[in-house]
Amino acid sequence: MVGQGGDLLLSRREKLRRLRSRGTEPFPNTYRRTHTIRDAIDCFHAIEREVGSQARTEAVSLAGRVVSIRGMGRATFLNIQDATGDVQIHLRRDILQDEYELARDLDLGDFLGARGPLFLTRTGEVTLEAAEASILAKSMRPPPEKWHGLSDVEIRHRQRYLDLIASPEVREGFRLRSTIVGAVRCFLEGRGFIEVETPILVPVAAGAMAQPFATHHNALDRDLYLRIATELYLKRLIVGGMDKVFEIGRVFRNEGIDQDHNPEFTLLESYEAYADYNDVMEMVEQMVSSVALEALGTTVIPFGEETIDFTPPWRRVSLREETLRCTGIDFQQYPDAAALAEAMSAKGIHVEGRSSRGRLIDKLVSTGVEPQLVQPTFLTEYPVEMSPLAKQKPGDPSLVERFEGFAGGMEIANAFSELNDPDEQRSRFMEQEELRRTTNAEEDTDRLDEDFLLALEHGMPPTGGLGMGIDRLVMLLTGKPSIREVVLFPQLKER
RNA sequence: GGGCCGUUAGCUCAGCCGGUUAGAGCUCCGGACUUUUAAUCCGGGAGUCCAGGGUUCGAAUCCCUGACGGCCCA
Repeated sequence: MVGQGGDLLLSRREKLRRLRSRGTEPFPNTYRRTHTIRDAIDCFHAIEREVGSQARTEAVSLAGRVVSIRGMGRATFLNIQDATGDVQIHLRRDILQDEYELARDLDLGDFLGARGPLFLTRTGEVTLEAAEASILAKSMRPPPEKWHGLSDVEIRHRQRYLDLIASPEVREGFRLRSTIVGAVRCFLEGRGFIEVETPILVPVAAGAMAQPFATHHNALDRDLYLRIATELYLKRLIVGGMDKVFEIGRVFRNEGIDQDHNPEFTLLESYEAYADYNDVMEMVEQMVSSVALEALGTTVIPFGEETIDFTPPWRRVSLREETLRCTGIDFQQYPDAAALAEAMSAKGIHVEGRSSRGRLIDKLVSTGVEPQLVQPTFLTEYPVEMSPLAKQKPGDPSLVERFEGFAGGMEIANAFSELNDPDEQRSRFMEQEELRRTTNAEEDTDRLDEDFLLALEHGMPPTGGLGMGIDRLVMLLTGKPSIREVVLFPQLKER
């Protein structure tokens, strides 16, 4: 007998068989709906405003997933859900006649199409009175529990579709992500930037300090890498005379996974000729606040226990000054790595052996400063040894014209006046290559890209460049504490 | 990399100072019911207790190892 033997799936198989035996196709090729659920309900309310609670619409055809069923014998109430909302359907044996048999073979999770007028039940719910109803697709497995929803975080991430079915908040979160990305694109296009696409498979993984994923092209018999940044290709386009370019694309970094790191993530990079890092700073605060306004209607956003105010202008402070304030260490006082490491150890900050000075400052900032930067803040004037692609400050070659933007205790933006002197760029790359040889293996360094240097030798105008983590921006704007909540399919260990 | 917590029915969970046949709600199956909506009422099913090893007369329960997940720290 169906339902016995511990197999809930069997009853669905049996219903599938019954549907077919009555000549009903459980997976028809198409169904034409006349309205989305939201549009149909809006349509009903428009009529209701004129004629009151006795309103009835013309027949509409709606389609969606069955999310609840209440069988009453010769009548059945159920709700279907589409991307715009959900609506109740009333199936009546006296109206549907033989077609009412379908009610018996419907399960939660099935897709149903129904045609009929909308009316108001005596409990005041907008309801479609079905004159026709047909199954559009059978679901062979039960959906998540209806009352508690899906709370197993692992299933939420591994089977995101179940998470989306079960949780309107999750659906709304990813809809917001799309709005945010669209608003970023719109903002940049409005400023005259054009969107481009550059290679993901690259011969040299340069443009950032990170480990790449390696792969191999068989026909060319050549090792290739997944890009870790789009920077050097976008600068080639600046050389080529495309004065304002941006790319929103996936980059790949072969490193650990945690609350705000996924091995593949979405990075915005933009480059603007005849601009410098101060212009970019102004653009970032304008962009984030206008995107927040467009997506959320406000620039003041709750994040965990805090409220973040993205209204420009954001606080600006030099990296040196803020690091001194937060950690008590003035890194300018320690021109060599060993002395800085000692000072950091004295403050209880664990340091790896043989780290470079740049790496140590990065560590000092990420552990001692970054977590404290809840309100939007630009840290400016970075040491040259941790910024191989940025232009030095006139009058102080130990610093570069660079800033990073922080909010909610996370880095969200990184920008500089781009280094465009090919000889200087070559020697900076050489320093990075040297660092890789002399420091511990965990230290990430940039890589020399000969083909990029060739481009620079052809001349690149003064340029302001920006990198911004889109996932983290979405986390901030949607109040999500983990990158896994804003990436549809986050990387997980193999089961 | 370290620490803590978790993994039991399709889902959400209880049970865990060892003890006979592992429970509840929702889901599922059968029945009643034509305005219900966590529908209701009656009846009935449903398990590799994460995996492997160990202790014991006896293990979901205690011990060890591992897998996966979560949180915290580095």
